[in-house]
Amino acid sequence: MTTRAPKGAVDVLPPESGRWRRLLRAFDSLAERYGYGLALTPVFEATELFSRGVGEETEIVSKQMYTFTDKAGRSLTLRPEATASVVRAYLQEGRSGVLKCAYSGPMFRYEQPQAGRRRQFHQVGVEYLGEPSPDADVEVVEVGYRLLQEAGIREVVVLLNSLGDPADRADYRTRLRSYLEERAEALSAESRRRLATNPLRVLDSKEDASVVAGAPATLDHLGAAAATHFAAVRCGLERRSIPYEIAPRLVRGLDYYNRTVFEYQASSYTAAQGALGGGGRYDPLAELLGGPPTPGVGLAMGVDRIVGAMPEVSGREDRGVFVVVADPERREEALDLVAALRTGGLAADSDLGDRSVKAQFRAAARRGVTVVAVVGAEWARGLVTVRDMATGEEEAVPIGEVAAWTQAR
RNA sequence: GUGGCCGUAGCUCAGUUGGUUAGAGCGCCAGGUUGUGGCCCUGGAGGUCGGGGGUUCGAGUCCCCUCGGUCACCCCA
Repeated sequence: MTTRAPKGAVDVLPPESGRWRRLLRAFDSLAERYGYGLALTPVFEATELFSRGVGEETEIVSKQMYTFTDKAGRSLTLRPEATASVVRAYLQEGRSGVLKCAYSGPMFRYEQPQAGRRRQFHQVGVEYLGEPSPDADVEVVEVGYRLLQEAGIREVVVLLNSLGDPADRADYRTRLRSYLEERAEALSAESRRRLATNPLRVLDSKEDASVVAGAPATLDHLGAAAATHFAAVRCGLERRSIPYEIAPRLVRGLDYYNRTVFEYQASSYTAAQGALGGGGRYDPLAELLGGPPTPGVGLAMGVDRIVGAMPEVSGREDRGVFVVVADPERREEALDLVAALRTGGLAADSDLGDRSVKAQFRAAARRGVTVVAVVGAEWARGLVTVRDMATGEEEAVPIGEVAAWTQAR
């Protein structure tokens, strides 16, 4: 093997990719049921979009971006997340009012890979733009929660916090800074550096957990509007029976959030990088990007992590028919039969090599098909031998009845 | 960017104090059953022992460097 996939990028092939397919399909259907249309945005964007939108001082922008210069000298960056792109598109298209959309695709961050963390990773997410109501927050949280349920993940809990509005945050920031400055001696070098630039970031430092534990909480410094909003979100989650815990230290790594922030954790997923998804409200973002004030709330789910937490599914996924060519002279007819079955809406396949009947049966069994149809001598009489692979039951049926015979299994 | 552990067949791994043609299981292909799978038996294909350098009569094995994987820190999906 000479060339490998780049560090931090992985291949997913069958049969493992079956879980991906199930999850992506579940998300697609869920988004549609909740009224989210599809958003397609570029995988690369002007670097400026992220430095302005996500925040210059965030980990993502300060050291995790895949940035390159194109042939015309423009600075472009492989997207580290999708929210900024979706909001950019909304503004660029001159939209106003409500827009609900869903996305799915790869994101890129230059980091050391470990369990649950890749340089290229797949996110699905939704954005609810133009709606300030706390019920939008609730709906977005619900979408992520339902996705995890449909993935079969048990014991999911939503961690919930409110960062308040920008004015509350500024007030809180000064209090936090003075608290931390009094204890600067005990802080790590990195936290001391952040103290000056972005004190909120110190809150999610594991290293300084003991100092942080006694720090003032954002929840105690909410303005009236933010406090009312937060109460409404909690109320809404309770009505939807979505289990949540208040997490006062949850601040999340992107600067554009205000008010609601949340994360999903599951007991079945124990890697250090434990969040299966997260999101929040980002009312300031549109203006950061130079647009008119536009409220918004969204979430992003880590597909790689969710797939890793999904339980094994018993039984094979390949249903349908496998056509065995028992008489090489009938190969063309056999392929015609496969095509006809497929056109009729059935999953059908065959072995295009010239392997033995035994080998073809072996392959069919391994793939877990329900029925094998044998094309051989009986074709001359208009018949195909069909075999129920689960029961071993076998009979010769007219060629046109193979599909019906399979569907009856 | 920092640290721990690990690199032998497609996959999971053996490999004796350094010693001759480097092994097993699974997988793949074929045969046993001249048209029948999931079990069994037989055979076959498949290896720059991650790469480079060094020590030695001799290196998969010892030393150095390097690349990669993995887990953790940082931070996040």
